[in-house]
Amino acid sequence: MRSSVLKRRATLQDVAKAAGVGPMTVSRTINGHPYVAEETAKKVREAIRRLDYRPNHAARMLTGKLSRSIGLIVPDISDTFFSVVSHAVQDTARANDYLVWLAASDEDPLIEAAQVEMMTHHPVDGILLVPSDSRNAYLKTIVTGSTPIVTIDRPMEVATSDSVQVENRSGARMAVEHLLQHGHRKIACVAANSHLLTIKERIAGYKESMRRAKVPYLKELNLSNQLSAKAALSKLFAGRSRPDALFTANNASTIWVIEALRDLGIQMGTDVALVGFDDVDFFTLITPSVTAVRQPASELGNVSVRQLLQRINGEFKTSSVRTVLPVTLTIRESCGCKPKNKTAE
Amino acid sequence: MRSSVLKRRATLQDVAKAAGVGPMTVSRTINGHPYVAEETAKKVREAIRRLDYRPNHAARMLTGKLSRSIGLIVPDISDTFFSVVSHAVQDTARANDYLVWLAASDEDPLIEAAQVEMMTHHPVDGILLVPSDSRNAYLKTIVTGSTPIVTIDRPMEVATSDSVQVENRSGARMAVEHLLQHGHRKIACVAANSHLLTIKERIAGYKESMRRAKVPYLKELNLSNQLSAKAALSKLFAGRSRPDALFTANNASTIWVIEALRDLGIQMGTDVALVGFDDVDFFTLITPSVTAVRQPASELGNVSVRQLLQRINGEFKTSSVRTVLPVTLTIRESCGCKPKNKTAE
DNA sequence: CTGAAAGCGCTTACAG
DNA sequence: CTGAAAGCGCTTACAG
Repeated sequence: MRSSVLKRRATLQDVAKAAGVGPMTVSRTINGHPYVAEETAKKVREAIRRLDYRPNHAARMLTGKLSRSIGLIVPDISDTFFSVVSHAVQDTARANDYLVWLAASDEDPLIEAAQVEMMTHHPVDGILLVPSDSRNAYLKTIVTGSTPIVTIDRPMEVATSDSVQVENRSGARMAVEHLLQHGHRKIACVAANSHLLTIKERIAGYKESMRRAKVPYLKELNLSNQLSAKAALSKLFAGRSRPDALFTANNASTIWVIEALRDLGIQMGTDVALVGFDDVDFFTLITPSVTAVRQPASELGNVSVRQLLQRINGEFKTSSVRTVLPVTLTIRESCGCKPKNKTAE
Repeated sequence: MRSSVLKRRATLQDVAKAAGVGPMTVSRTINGHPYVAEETAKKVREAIRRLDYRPNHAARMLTGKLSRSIGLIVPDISDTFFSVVSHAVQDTARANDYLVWLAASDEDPLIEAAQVEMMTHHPVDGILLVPSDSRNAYLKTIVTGSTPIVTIDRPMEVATSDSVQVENRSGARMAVEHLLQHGHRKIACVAANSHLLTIKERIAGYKESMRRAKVPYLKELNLSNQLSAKAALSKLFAGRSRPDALFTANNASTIWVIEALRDLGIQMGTDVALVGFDDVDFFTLITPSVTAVRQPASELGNVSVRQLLQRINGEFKTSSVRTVLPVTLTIRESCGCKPKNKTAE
């Protein structure tokens, strides 16, 4: 049994003794304070190296220091969109020497509130949140707390807080207008989770475009799962107002619709055009490849971290800052456009 | 300016004073110690509620308590496979009242080592790690440290530690044998990241199956990106040993191969059969749908957390426990099997 | 430029 | 069953 394994970790006191100085000198050296004689600092650094000393984070925090950690709460880490956001968050947090606590709410406000609670009291310096229900009352209490919060993707409806989101409405309009340009007039809107403000905005964008084009819009379809998607589409296409194009308002609905169309034997791109909101990498692998509104998922993550850190460091004078990021339309084939030239060999 | 915002958080002392008892009694009540008169406990709980008291985590840890947090380090959070693992880890950690630090190494051992360092000294009670390089020397030092570590997916090669992984070799054999049963003999193996032990095992499984079937195996292809994939495949299919089937050893190679085949005008499923290792949800959306070896990604996450917590709680007497999870073959169309019946309406 | 004192909020022995 | 003392490892004033 190696005794070294059981050896107690060196403390700041140990370093002070080893270097023959007072504890404060060690503390100052570590924290890069001015007023430490270079010669003394050298001795201290040498002792730190020799003892393999690392500051105890818990002790530091007890004396009121920042934890240099932030919390991130998303509905589902394995979701394509949120996993990209999470990766970006972690990435720019690391660039700022911040660690991130990751939690999933499973779209359950109770779990979410509990996670916020755990994080708040851990404590973290700030929280990045994708609210599962932006109208839940508990949000009101957390924004008045002492932990800064910035929402990602879904701004709160019951309170005002820092937020970073995407141009949902104009993104939807880009999609619908592209379909209109193709000459389509019977454009149906299909969504999932249409209770979310984000999705409502996209639906509003759809209606806005239709209205401007002086085309009557169809009642939008809200899908709750893959099975219901098939039934709903089957009914929609059998009815008298059979659409010639579809705007799917989020990636879940896009995927469900693609599967349903395939099962129903309706050819996407020829029988019916389709443009989705939220682009996913594998859309290029589907035949025909899927045209979609691309959200800057990584940027959403990066920007929100920066905004939170600025808030933590008190760099804002304003009560709340809202950032809205632009989206772009990635044109592929499902809208009816010609396939791109394959790169020649 | 609301004064309540600035109000100092209640401490254990405040609660003691408010309840008219000593601090120890409050501490005991919180921690559920026996020997606290029910009447006293009631007073304490009431004071806690009234003052909205929450124990200070930092102070607790300073006195040697567990942090009730674990670290998770994966190469890439946005990767389909790792995002599912991460979600599962977070899920079962929460079920045990544990918080998880999430970090991405970007397959860089330097970043990874730095993250381990940060986590170790934060501290966390244990670390879940997907090593970017299972032979890196730094791994030796961390296994002898005081923080328990269990590897996920990729066991260490330079040291012995707890690990949770998947049956790579036999999984590859299932895939290749399925192809052999289809009558294919010229089966090529295509991989990415073939320096990883995990991938080597899959390649070994491929060779093993070929050897047993007394069929010569082709030299395996190692792809490093999408572009090289197309060039390599083009060459492979132009050569005299043009394969009639492909075994792709991980999801990156599967996707690159599918794109390359499409660009080269080679029909998957008819011109060449394909079975991949690592199943991804959207494989059902590709035409033809992709047959693949499915890894129990969620279970990998769940099991590894449980194993780590057991290690943290000292429930193991053994020096290291290795868990190997089985995989299954999900048969779809790219292998040459008939499409499943669409579910009738 | 440097150090001794006091305290952050809790818990572990030790006494009642 | 309950409490006063001491200490966990740091840092913030306060003195030199």
